[in-house]
Amino acid sequence: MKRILVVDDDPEIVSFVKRGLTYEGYSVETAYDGKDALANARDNEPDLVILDIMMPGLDGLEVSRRLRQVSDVPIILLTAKGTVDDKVTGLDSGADDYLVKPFDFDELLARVRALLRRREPKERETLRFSDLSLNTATREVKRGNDIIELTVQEFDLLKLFISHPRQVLNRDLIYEKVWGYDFDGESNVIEVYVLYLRTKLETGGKPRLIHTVRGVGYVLKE
Amino acid sequence: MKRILVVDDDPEIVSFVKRGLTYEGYSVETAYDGKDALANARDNEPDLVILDIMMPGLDGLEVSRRLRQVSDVPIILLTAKGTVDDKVTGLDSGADDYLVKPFDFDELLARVRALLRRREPKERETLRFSDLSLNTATREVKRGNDIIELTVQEFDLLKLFISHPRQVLNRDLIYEKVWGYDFDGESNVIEVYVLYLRTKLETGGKPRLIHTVRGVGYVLKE
DNA sequence: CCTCCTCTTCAATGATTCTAAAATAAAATT
DNA sequence: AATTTTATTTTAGAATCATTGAAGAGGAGG
Repeated sequence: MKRILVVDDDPEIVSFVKRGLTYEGYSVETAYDGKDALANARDNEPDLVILDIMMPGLDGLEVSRRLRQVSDVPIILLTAKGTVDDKVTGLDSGADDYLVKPFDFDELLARVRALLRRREPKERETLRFSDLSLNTATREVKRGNDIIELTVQEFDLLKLFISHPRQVLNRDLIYEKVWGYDFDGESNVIEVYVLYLRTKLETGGKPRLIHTVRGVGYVLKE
Repeated sequence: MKRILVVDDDPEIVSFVKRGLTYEGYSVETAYDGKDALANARDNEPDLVILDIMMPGLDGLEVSRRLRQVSDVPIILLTAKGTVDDKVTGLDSGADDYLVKPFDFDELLARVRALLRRREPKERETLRFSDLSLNTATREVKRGNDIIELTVQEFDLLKLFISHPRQVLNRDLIYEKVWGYDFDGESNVIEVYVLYLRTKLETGGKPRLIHTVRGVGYVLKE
């Protein structure tokens, strides 16, 4: 889970941004002035920093500059002003991006994602298990030589299995990873999608790969 | 980190080369026959391929030729024979360099570095995929022999696709790369421009190259 | 003023996702 | 061993959502 440090002297903004990012699945730390921000960044090594320019004491530009001396964590600056000058100063200070208040949360989110993606070391693209392969970039799934077309949910579910071969995955975990939330209690989506996967993966009498573990969940194994 | 694909039917050579290159900081994938090599190259898009000529099944020359059809990844051929004839055939097949076994590892390393360096700074001007070509300098786009006129947006979009062949590109990424991420909320520009591209690229009943991946985005593939 | 380009809107189509309920299988209890 | 309970599989269809394609408004630039 990616960690993001949000720094602003206005608690409302911090709270607003924190809520939104947390909801999106990021782990959010907060700080309310420059000194705190630097201390927190040193302790927690966040993956990204969102920084207000105008703060009492150390301002955002100064914090940005000092952060840059010790790490190359991506930095997004926030400011109420929006002149070109500010933008230049901001990016000169070592920041990677720049957003003018009031901003649209979705736009912030898009920039966060873009910066995190840029940093991301290219993760392994082709996952394999037995005669199954799943390429996360091309989304191509093959069993042996047969290409298998999967819908989004089916793909995500199979990716979860193939990322944890031979591990028994319980329903709560599958819900959380594939559907992103608890279907608190009653639904049989998982069962239905396991069935969909099984039918697609077992065409031509190929042996079963997704096995039921009664009372617990499912496993991918030979 | 640069990725190198090493292909030889002799596991000892593969292991020897892999160890050396890994030690030098490259990420090394391996394959033991031509079919594997092509599959792996497709999945992992290596930055360079080292290829033995003599292999059972698809030989190195054939692999080299086929690789050339879909990418211009640098290729170094290895062979036990050292006649001039072989050399010509090898380079004719589209390979970039040629090394006679038994070779000195340092020499291999030098050529690897040279080829990777050569690619490095100059961005390729003509991007190709299947019977499509796109020249970033002249902005000329062709399908087969037909010249296709594209508007700015269409061109940028196609360039994005052809720079990532066979990779499924999602909407966020396309927005970010082609339109810039400060795009307000809901829009179907992408769909519309994909449609424009499709109509222009598919005149005369040519097969579709930009495919929909429902729930995700679009891919350029055969 | 006209043309070309870009983007929006909207209806039609078609695929996917999920629910609900019946059928089956396995385990627990008698 | 028979019965009951519980868990899983399967089917079918309704609701939802994504994509296509058409048409057109607004703007930039000749």
